[in-house]
Amino acid sequence: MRLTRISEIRRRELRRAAFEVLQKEGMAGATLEKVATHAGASKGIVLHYFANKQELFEHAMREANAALKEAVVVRLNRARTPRERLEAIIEANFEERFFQPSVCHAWLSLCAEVPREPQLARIQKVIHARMRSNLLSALVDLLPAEDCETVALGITSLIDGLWLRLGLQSEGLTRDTALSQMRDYLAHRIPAT
Amino acid sequence: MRLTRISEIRRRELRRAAFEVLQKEGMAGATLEKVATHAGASKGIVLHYFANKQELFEHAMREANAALKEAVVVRLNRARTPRERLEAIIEANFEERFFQPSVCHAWLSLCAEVPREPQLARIQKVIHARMRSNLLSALVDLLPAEDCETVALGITSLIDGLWLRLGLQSEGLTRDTALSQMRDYLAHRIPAT
DNA sequence: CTAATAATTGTCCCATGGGTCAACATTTGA
DNA sequence: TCAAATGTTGACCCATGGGACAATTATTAG
Repeated sequence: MRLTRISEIRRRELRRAAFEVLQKEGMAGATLEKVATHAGASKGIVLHYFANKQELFEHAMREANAALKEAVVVRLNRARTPRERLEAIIEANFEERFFQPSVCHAWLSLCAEVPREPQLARIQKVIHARMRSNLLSALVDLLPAEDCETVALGITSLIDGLWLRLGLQSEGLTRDTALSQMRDYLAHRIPAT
Repeated sequence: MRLTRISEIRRRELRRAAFEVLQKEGMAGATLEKVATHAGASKGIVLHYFANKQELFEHAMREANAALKEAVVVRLNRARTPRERLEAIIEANFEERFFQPSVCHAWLSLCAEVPREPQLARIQKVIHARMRSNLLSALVDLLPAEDCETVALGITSLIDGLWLRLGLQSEGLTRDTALSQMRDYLAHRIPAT
């Protein structure tokens, strides 16, 4: 089954190319031709491997999400205490490779499509559910039960807000600022030790 | 100068129509024809009053922003104490007419264009600057000086994150949830009294 | 070696939508 | 009342981009 292999390689290349073009061009500007060129192929090949534009970007979103998920997993595995698990989740979301204006902009472009693209909405839903569940599993040991949901929402909203802001390329927002913002929240919202 | 008046009326109608179409269709789907139809006019008239699509949506963003600003001003005028001023700013951002999935979705669509639309970027910058300045003027009386910037960023990020989430139409996020999330933040981050 | 299968390309088609324009309608001011 | 200015329309143009497809070139398995 070499065939499967080559098609999988091609599909991955195209997914990545799609996400990279998205970073610079936004959804409207990310044409099939640009994606193809960026992947070093022809437009035809894109539609050979993906039924249509939506499907391509759906897979691009899946892949980007998978990378983030993986980063969280790696850090979670290293974490020993609930507190460390919490920090692992947060720090993964602010790794340099993710927390970049262009990357956040790509995410923004995808998010803007969510209301009209059921497939993207599904992915979004999964992302949120995983985030929530990860956070709750750490928070449950750190907070009274009735506070967990609130703080989980607080953390995700803060992360989203900081990502959004970076996506807008408002200068002056650095990774460090963002991370210390998160730490500030934790410091004040979660009882010491 | 009646003439100015009628053109102003038409321009306002078109700005509003543009924003409303944006709510349902997103940026790509918001064609000049749909905007015109929604305003009960022909496509030609849109380009008679606005040089091009970008300019139309730039003005739509300006108007939506002006409405939000106005809501903040009204509430700020009623506020007596710094704490009330802080709450005024926050509550204005969660008024029913603004904090709606469709409205947040329209904002999201505009934000996604910011990196490639310098005019939108400028507006965005103004919005952030005003928000920051409003918040700081209230926070300065409530917090040690070195904490003000941090908390101002925390509040705006939280607001943005909640708006984003509503824009994604993730069910289960209500105005009440959002507001109590904000209150929870204030309660823990700003010393009582 | 060869037939079948998959990969890849370039061309073509067509709907869409932004933008132009000339013509027509209405308002306004003198 | 009537011309000048403004409002308004619909028809037209054209670039763009998504998608279909037939033709061509590897690959692979028997």
